Amino acid sequence: MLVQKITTLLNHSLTAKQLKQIHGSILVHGLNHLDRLLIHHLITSQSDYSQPTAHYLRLILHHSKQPDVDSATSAMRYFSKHGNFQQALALYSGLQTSGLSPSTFAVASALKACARVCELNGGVMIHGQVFKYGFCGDVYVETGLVGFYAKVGDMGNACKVFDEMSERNVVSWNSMIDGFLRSGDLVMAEGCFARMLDKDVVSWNSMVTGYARVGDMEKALRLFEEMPERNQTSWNAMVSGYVECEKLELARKFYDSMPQRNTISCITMIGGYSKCGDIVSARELFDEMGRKDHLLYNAMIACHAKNGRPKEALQLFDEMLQPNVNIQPDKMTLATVISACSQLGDLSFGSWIHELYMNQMGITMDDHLRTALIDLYAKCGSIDKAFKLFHKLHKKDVVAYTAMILGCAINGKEQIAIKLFDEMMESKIRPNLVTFSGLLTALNHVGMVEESYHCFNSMKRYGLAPTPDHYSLMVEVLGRAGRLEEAHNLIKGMPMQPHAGVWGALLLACSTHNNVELGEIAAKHCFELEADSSGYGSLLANIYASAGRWDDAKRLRKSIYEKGLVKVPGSSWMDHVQE
DNA sequence: CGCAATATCG
Repeated sequence: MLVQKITTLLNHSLTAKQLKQIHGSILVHGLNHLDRLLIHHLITSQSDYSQPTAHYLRLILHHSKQPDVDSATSAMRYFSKHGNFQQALALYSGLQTSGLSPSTFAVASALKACARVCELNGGVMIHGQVFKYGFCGDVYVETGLVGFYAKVGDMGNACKVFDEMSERNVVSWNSMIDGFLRSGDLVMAEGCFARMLDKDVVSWNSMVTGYARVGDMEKALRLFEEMPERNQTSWNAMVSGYVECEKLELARKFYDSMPQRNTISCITMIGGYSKCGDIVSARELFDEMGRKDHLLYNAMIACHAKNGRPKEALQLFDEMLQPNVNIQPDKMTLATVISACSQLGDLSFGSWIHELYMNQMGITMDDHLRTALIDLYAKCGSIDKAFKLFHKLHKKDVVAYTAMILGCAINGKEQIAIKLFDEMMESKIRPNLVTFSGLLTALNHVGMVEESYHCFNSMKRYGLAPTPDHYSLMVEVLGRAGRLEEAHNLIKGMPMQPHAGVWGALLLACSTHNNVELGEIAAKHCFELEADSSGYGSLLANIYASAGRWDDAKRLRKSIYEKGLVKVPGSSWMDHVQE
């Protein structure tokens, strides 16, 4: 009776609440065989992927003892389709542990998942199982293996499997081409392409992308024009290629002349505009798009966040959550939003996401999100929380270390910052420009001049050229130590145009050490570079005043007032939040 | 079922 009722219900579309009730009944009455129907319902009825669905699905799979092969396989494909490869793999190993034989479908899906999450051992293990289950002659399974080895860059094994295949199809060949292109072997890819009898769009597109990736847009274009058939991906590959080599006008030309654009085309263009700071053009394209998905929102939010517009980023996040828009955010959205919070110093919103929202949406933590949170907590002074997350990272990369180093540097834990840097070096992780900013900040705060020099000079050993920001930090530490002439000489020796911050650092140092002569020089440069800021004038006025030159000080203050520049010096980003 | 174009953290 109950079984009948549930079976009927599951044939209709149901609300989340109804599903929960049904699941409850199944649990209470021990109707485990109905889980299969429930899983099937969840996977098929919901055309759009949503975090709650995935979460719920996980829950059911967890409660049911072990789903049958078909249920597990369809759930695997569901998760895989939506990028949740870990979950798909968990299901596959679930099959293993309960002694069930996977289907060829499950194997193909698992191989894909292994490739995507770079699960090298997993793929090799599955390769072994292929023999055990006698799937050797299956084109799909074997192509899956080729695809796996190609994706993880093991072209030796990819070739081995490929050569021994009794039957090959387009996908097998395309996987090989893709693998060669990924490992940078254009010649071998060209060889495959030439030997292929029946090429399809994917083959052509792969080659176009391959040329675009190495910056050879002439060849990419030639191939693009030769193509017997083009689809959106072909056009997108061209747009992406031009964006990559920063030829935005050409990218836009292709974008505009596409017969039909999709979300990816738009995301690619937005990414291009974002990289060169053209938020306005990016936003225009975004607004033009009729139907927007979460990926498009992610791209636009990231564009704002990356270009110093965290407020707009949060506004857009808010917009996507509005009932009339109602787009589910994903991990990437949250990582970007948290970074915006961190720029704003908005600890409360950021930690709300961490402590409540993620859980509510069924979004699981990953290292990207952790790193974003580390930065947030560190920037907002909760260094202990940052450390806790830092220790939970599965893999500590440059970004994570840098966030932590910078966080310690600005929270009075300079020695720990230095220790973290050493630890990072021992782990053979290459520091980058931002890492050095963090280290220099720490050294700066404790006034370690010689160590700063050492750090600054060691940058070129990593192929890094100091940016004006690094010069600023050097000027600051020298200035603090009263070595003003030396700081001035360092600026004069800069290979690039110093920005206002560099001269500002010198000016500040002159003000603490009451050096009128250098202070005037520094202030002059600051005025030239940033005429609309009053902070510099006030600093110089202070220097005059402390040197007893009251008239000069008065004259300067008067002119600042007349220009209407009455902002208080030292006004920070917090003011921009309010505006 | 499997291959091509996009996007997250300092």
